[in-house]
Amino acid sequence: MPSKARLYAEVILPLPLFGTFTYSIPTTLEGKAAVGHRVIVPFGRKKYYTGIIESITPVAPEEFEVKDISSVLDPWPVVKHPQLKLWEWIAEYYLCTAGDVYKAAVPAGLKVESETFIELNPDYEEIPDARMTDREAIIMQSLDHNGKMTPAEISKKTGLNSIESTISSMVERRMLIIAEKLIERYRPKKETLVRLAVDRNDNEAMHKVFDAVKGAKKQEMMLITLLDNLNKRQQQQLPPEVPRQHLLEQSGLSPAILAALASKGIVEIFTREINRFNYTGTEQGELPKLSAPQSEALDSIHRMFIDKNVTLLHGVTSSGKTEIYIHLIDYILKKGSQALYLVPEIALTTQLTRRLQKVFGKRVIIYHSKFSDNERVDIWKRMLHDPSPCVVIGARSSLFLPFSRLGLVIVDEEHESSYKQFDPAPRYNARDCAIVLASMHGAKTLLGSATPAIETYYKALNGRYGLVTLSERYEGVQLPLIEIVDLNDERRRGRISGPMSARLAMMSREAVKGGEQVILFHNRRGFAPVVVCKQCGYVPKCQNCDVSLTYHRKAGEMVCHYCGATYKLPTICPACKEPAIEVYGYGTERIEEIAESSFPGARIMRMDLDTTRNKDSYLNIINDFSLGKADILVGTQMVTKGLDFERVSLVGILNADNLINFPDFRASERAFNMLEQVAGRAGRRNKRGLVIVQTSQPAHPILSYLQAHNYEGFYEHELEERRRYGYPPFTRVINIYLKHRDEDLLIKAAAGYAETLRHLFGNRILGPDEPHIARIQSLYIRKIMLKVEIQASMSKVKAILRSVYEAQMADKSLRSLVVYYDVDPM
DNA sequence: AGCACGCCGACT
DNA sequence: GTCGGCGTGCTC
Repeated sequence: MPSKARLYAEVILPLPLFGTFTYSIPTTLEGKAAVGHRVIVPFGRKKYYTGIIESITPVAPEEFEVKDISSVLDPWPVVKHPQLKLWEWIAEYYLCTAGDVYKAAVPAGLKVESETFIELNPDYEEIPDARMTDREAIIMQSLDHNGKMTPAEISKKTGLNSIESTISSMVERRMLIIAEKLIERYRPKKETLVRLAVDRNDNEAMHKVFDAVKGAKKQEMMLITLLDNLNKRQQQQLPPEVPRQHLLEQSGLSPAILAALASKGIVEIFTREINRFNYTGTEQGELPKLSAPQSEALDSIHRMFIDKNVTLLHGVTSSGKTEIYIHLIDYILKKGSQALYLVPEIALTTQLTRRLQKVFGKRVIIYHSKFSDNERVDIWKRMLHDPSPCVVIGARSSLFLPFSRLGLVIVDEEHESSYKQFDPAPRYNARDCAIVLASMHGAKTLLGSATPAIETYYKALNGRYGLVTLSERYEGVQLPLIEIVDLNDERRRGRISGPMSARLAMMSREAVKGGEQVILFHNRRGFAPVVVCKQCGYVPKCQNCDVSLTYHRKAGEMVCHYCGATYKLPTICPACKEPAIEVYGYGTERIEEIAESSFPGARIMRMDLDTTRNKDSYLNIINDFSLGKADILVGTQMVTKGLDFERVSLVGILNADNLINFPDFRASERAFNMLEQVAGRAGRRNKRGLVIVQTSQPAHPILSYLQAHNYEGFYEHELEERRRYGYPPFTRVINIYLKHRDEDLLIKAAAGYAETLRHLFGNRILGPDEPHIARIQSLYIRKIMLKVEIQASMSKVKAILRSVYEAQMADKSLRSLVVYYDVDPM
């Protein structure tokens, strides 16, 4: 028999390294190792990682030695077609590695990794050894108390740094044992069940059983409860076993009784793995009735989908987009396909998930980052094994779930910046990836928004996307009246002393008196955003981030709103030693306090990051406020997110300047969207709402568009600005970030980098600039912006970027410079 | 990202 | 002198 040629697998590893790694497939694993499967592979001297097979090839690599795949984890692919294609697209488009995408896409519980463990060698004779150094003694001691530990744990416990070499020398001298262990993070949930150990239909056996419990009243009761349940289950054609917990609760007896039955051999107690996936018992319900404009819009969407893969549903706030989504999902499920419903922040959408569950019952799958990793693994497993129609509602990462036949993607509030991941790579926009994913499945995408992103609206008007407009508010509710209050004028006339104008204060008082509710919106949390020495002008900053600190009075400390570090408020200025530290400005904490004293008798509530730390606090505040337990809600952006409060008649925006004066090209768009959204909270069925916008730039164009609720007007205006200054949708922006812990070196490197880029791209390069947050975790940052014409070949642009990077890296003084890209920043 | 190797300053 | 700090390069 001719020997078969060896096969090799290209494996994606969860590392920020470009390309795949080639491993040989041992004959024992041939046929088991296939594309999309999880494999355990050795990497480097001792590490093991879970990789994903990207492809199989018969070509043996020549430049390096290959290692064998250690094992194949599952008999089926975990990453299915076209998921891998999507990963590749993301890595290519967002200039990151496939490993970065893999890390973000797959829950940690499915990525087994090896870890190093150190323990004392029990055979090591402890001779009082003069040659044992202090460090070694400390390590020995910490291990003595704690058993197995990782090097990192030892470091932490002992406070010693760079212990690696010490440990390896100790291992060599046989004082310690070192072992690599694969760590399985996923813990399946187990259920304990009880079944009868004898045949229930065997009368003789059953007699014996009852004899055996004679005199033991409680055991007999337990047995009867069990039999009772078994009978019921038989009628329902369920397997003859009862959850232990259920049995104990129903009988009201102790576990000892059940254990006694088990030891007599009457019952068997056993466990089984179950999926944590939440089968909310609700059955499928009725579809919501659509109003005439809604069903018209639904028809238009269906028509658009005939020849457009993407359609934008532009519907004003409260025009009832959700009902339309539900009808579309229903249509897709009936066709036997799956639907993905993306929302910007899943935690804020309990109302929505309830509505979906009422209609689609257990076909609703919820997925977001607040779930534990175990729960996420269970959802993956369920979707892998059950390709039946379902609707996934989730935040951006639900894009990566193993859909098998996706028929529809809905991206609600498509303009939201939370669809863009910024911090770790992949820096992807879930809205844009969703469109790509849908087209890979041959599915359609519906984008929904009251204030579409400029880019999206541009594509819709140009025919790239279909466009459906829903301009009527639900049940004919009027759009609120927008009133602009000029803060400069108020100050000149002495009609304002704190954060609230006389007008806003008066209208709030009136609203509360009339039994209505008020929302006061301010996008700064904490007590006072400015801490400064009155004597010398010193401003305390975060030691890690270079960000000025906000004073939080309740917590009694200064907080870095970037990294969360806290500091004591100094009593004397660290710079000039004068006791002249003062706090200025207003945050929500302070506004709440001011509201309490200005509106005596009114009940005030606050909703911001600080009051919603706990798991349920967000929901509690929403519930309490909609139940009327407070008259005034003070809050940050959180209050803008699609909340429907029946009795809010007034919304006050304390300082629109904070939104308008942002130094980037999306500032106007963001401000308009946010203002329009908060404004949408005011006014309900019976009364037209009022929105008071306080600003020191009353003539700013976006305010007049806001007043007229004129999105199209705003769009035209903004598009002109974008055209004039060469911003999206006319260009594509790529931000190039440079990081280094030596600021001087970074400034020089960034200037050089920008210079090189300018030679190639000319005036398409802006910067380098110091970004808003110029330092994170002791790394300084500079940003270079690249704007390329939308027609330009992106692969060429990216090739140039790569070559520039490589050229820079040739200079070995810049080796430790960290470079990364943010494509389509928000 | 880890992790090992290899070369310089602060203590024995 | 050695040990431990940290820059540099490699991982199939």
